[in-house]
Amino acid sequence: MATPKATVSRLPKKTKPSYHHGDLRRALLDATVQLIEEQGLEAVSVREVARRTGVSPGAPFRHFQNRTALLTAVAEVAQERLVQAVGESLGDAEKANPLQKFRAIGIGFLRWAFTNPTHFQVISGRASIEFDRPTLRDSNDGLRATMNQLLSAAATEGLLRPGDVSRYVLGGRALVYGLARMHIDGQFPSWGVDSADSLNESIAVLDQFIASISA
Amino acid sequence: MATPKATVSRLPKKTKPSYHHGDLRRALLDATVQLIEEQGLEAVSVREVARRTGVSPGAPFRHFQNRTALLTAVAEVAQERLVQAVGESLGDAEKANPLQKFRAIGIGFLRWAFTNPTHFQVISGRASIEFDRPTLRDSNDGLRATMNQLLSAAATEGLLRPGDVSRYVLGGRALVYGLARMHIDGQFPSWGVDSADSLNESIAVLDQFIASISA
DNA sequence: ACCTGAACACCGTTCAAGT
DNA sequence: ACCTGAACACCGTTCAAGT
Repeated sequence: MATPKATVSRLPKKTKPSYHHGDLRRALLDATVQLIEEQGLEAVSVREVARRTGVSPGAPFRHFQNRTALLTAVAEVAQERLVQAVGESLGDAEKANPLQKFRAIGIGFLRWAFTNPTHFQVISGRASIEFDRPTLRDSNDGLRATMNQLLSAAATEGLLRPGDVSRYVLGGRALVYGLARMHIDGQFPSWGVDSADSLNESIAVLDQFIASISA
Repeated sequence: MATPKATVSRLPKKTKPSYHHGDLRRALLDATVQLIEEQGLEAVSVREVARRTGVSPGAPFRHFQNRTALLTAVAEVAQERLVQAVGESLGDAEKANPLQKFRAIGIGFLRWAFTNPTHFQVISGRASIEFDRPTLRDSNDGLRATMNQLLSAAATEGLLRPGDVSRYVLGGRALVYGLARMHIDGQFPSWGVDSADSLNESIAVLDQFIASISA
């Protein structure tokens, strides 16, 4: 017996493009993201995803209960990455004051949403998604708690304009969420902002918001 | 000849539920709105709309080029009503100062969006809509122009905190848009706000925003 | 002038049968 | 254990034929 390992296993475990074994799930997820990128969320059909992955129309249903579950799985991946991006942005502001950290969260959110419009779209399009998944809920709760703590700390340190802290939090969140949605919905041009500048402009808007809630 | 008029025309022009003559268009629009209300935007199928209106599957295509055109028509009606609602809210603040008028626009937007979630959803879901229609574009441009004028006037009168006026405008718009989207996307519960209170809470957030951009 | 009803090429989902 | 391929009940859209 020749040792097949030597010839075959250049890569850790899986070598060939044969999903006909184990990684169909990931392949389907990838194909879905790509399809959304090319044709938009509405254009996602399980059949087309199957076709692009080279499997039969029924195959995806072995991995996802239905179309919604497929999209929800994409949303979970997206949310993970969003949380990570926001976390990194927050990490970069480690020595900053609480208000600047709060800002860093917003910046991280905006940057990620503008850089990954497809993923953001899937997250924010509750319609095609089962949002009541623990993964999605929990990470959201964590973020909100952090924002609340930061602004409370800012208030204690006298950095924050007087006012209801949780309303500043909600306002900040609605602001960046609104900006990100306006972007993926293509509304910036009708608001006098060139699409190419929309991220920078959004950051400027956020900064002016932060400035206006500063003490 | 007996005069048929006397027996038939109790109502102005059209008496019977026969779309089989003139008002199919409106009937289809109504059925679409109702369907969205019951099942959500995604559930809208031309066939189901036709079924509910009592016509054959092909009939709607005599009035709307395709599914998107049908949804776009709903969006146009919705946008009209939104503009009207905002206009009325602005009218109620006739003798107020520019900043309060700016606030009135936001309040009008929020009230309308929260009271008519279906229509707001159709407007904001660019995906299923042809937004590049003059009707939609123009009314949007008008609103933006008004907001800009109001804040510029507020600045002149010394009512506004120093800063870039058009960024306050964009921020205000993103804020109310974000709040409204969070509402229709059912995000308020995960942000610690009871659904029933979401309009009042949103107004409070807007008010705190207005306060923070005041001189 | 407007609507019907059959037709075509899709789609989501299921399930027996294959490997 | 996982995938295929046929099947079913849908859908958007078109178009000849009816009134």
